[in-house]
Amino acid sequence: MTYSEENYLKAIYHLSLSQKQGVSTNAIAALIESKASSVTDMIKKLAEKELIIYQKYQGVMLTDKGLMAAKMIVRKHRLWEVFLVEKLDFAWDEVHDVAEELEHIKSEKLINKLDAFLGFPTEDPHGDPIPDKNGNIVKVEKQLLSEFEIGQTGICVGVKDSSSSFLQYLDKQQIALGSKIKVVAKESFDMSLTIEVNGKSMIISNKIAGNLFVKTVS
Amino acid sequence: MTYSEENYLKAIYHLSLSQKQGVSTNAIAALIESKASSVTDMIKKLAEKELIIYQKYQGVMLTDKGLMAAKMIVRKHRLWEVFLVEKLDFAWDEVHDVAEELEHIKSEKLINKLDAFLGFPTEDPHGDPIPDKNGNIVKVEKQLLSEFEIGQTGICVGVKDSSSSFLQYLDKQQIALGSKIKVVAKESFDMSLTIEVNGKSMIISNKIAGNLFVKTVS
DNA sequence: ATATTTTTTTAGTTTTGTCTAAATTATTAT
DNA sequence: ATAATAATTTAGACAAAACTAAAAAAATAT
Repeated sequence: MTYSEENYLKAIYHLSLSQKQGVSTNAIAALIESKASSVTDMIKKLAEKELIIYQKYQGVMLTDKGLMAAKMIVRKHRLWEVFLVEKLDFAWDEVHDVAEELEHIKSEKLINKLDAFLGFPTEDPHGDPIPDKNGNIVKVEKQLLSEFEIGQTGICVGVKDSSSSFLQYLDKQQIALGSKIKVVAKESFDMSLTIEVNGKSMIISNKIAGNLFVKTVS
Repeated sequence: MTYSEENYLKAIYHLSLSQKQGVSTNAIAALIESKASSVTDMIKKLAEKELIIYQKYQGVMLTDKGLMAAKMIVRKHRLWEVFLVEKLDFAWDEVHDVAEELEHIKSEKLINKLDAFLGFPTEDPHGDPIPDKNGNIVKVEKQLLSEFEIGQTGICVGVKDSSSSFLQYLDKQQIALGSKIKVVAKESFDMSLTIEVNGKSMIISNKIAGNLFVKTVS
């Protein structure tokens, strides 16, 4: 599989997680930052290889084969991210672009050895799950902080948006994976939240709360 | 720089180490396993970018800029090899192909962090020198075992040929970097050597001896 | 010194992945 | 139900990197 084919497959995988129907040409083009016509070309190729099912004008869906291939790329991406953060001291907002390259290195032995070296992690530095060598994914119950009621307490287990600016904002506010967050108040006008983290009280916008995954605790 | 440009640059670098004049088109084609016409195309491109000096029919030489770029690729290749052997328990004959891919990952930060993580090694698993971040290379005096006289003792510090079959032969004979080797006798008919390694005596062909680098010791 | 051989370059194709512009199909609005 | 709009596909072009075959230059041999 080529570098480019892998990127398309990964994009289709990510898009298919949020929609249960076929993934549209335009959606792929937007994510990959290319043009719809380029996408049409590529999905024909992927369909020929039986990695996706494609009918003209109907969008695409991953086959079992394609799903597994996509998961293996995601596995590589996320394992490399763990390596960069845990072993090479990268910050969590610096790893994406490098992992984007590393994910294309073709060696099963390499990735399985790396997995062992890292202690078989189940989540990457942003809280996203890492498929194991068979493609199995451990699902963590989580919800968005914005869905919490007043008085509820949770632990931060992931981010929905992992853009540099968002991650750096969290660093600045000292919110990290594992942080305990309590919702103290909710402003009905703009849905901003007053929360307590590390004993400190702060106000965060609804947009922030809508990008933070939390797990309920007692 | 593209993947392909980097490979050409690296090939030219390796070839220019053994010859002091310009590197010929055919020599590059042979090393890269491509055709002379393809090489001509690429060296024109590299010359435009001022990475090499090229005059028709005269072969090529690296510019300072090209030399540094080539050294950085070699640096990456060899650091990754150290990582694979030291951290992921690869055998020394398994690392080349994977490193061949990893050397193209574009991140200065990554490679310098990796360098630090590995403890700033100066040699790769085959005894070849690793350029530092400024391109400096520590030279080790070494000679081929085949050049040793009877009675001389040395320590194995590298291999000239790092093909899988040769490295596996050395593993089988329990010859590794650091092994102490004493030349006991030399057969004048075929130049084969009787040597002592790890207290054991064995006979090795001239071809083997001509691919083992050793450093003289007392 | 000239003829032969080898090396290198040029010219023209091919493949992969991209694009623009135009045509076609699907969706939405009236 | 038809018109307007949006989404998708097709057709044709282009750049990168490779190739084959043929031409040109350099090296070698007689």
